[in-house]
Amino acid sequence: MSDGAYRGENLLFLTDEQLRQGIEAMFFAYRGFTADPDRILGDMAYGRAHHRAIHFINRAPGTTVNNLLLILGVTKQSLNRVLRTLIADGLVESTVGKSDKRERHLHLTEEGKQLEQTLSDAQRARMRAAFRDAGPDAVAGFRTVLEAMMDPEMRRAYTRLKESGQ
Amino acid sequence: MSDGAYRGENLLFLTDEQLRQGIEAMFFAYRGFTADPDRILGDMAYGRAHHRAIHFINRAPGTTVNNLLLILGVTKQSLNRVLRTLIADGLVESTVGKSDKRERHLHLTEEGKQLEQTLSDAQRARMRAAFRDAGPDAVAGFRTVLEAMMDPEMRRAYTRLKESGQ
DNA sequence: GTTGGAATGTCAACAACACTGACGTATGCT
DNA sequence: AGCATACGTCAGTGTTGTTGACATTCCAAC
Repeated sequence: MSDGAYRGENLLFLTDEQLRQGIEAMFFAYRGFTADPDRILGDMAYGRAHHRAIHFINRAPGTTVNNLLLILGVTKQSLNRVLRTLIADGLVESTVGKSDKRERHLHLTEEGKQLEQTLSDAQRARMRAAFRDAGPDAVAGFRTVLEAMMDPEMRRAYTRLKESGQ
Repeated sequence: MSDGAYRGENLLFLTDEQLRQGIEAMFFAYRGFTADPDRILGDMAYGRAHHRAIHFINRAPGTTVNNLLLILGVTKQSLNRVLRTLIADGLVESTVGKSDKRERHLHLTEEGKQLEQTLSDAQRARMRAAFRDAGPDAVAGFRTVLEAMMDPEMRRAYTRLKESGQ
């Protein structure tokens, strides 16, 4: 068997058409992915940025602003605006660092945890339905591809979070 | 075997922790997904919204404004702002409908096609690398899960596009 | 110990892009 | 003629990103 034939036989999933379908699948799926939390947040004065902050503070309680910055990939000024409202509204607590007083450690208050739950539940419900419909093998492939698509730095952040969870 | 044990054995991929990892994977991967085109667009006066419009006009040449609206899921005012600049800059052509003169049919000009290629190439390169690293089975799973995650209406739009391509 | 640079976080102003609401025009359909 | 559809536009608002300027704190060199 020639190399050309071999590759033709096995790399059909790398054609431009297949890649384009992957791109469009990402686009449409991400819309679904954010739709449910967005609906809930729309009723309040919050947006997607607040959701992200709440999610990762919940995931890593006591994290510093700088740490959160690296994970979210936005400027500190942008994050600060979001944090300011969350703190003012009593959803997030910011405490001065013990060893390094420049740092602020972030925690969710009870009210913050409640909102996190509400948002998480909505988002997880869709993810759960999709996972169940697709089955465990598809889910494994899903995560493999997503991981391969991340920037190396983000992949490291993702892996760190994953391992800290379990 | 009890029902509880059965489910415990087989549905471990549906635990909250697994779902949360899926959610975070989606978040980090989407950042990578848009990173390369965003970099290119940042150098011009365009943004992600222009990219999306160009992508789908290229995908379905002659599509109407209304059609594009449904696919992109934004308001006409929002789309119009983007289209106006693209038409003014000579990347998109808008022609009055033949059978229904109320409609506007959208096409990319040569210059528009060129930008589309540049953006597509960047985004496809990352997708191709991810697909190759993950392998065909993982890619199949990836697409199955994404499809299951879409809103039904978007799934229909996605399927229509997919079938029109091949 | 003082000083100067680096790190951390805050405030202010601006741009991109989404939204709602209201209105105008041309066209199609009954 | 009357109503609905397709498209464009003006005005106003909100979220979220950006850059620039600045205060505080830490640390290390002097």
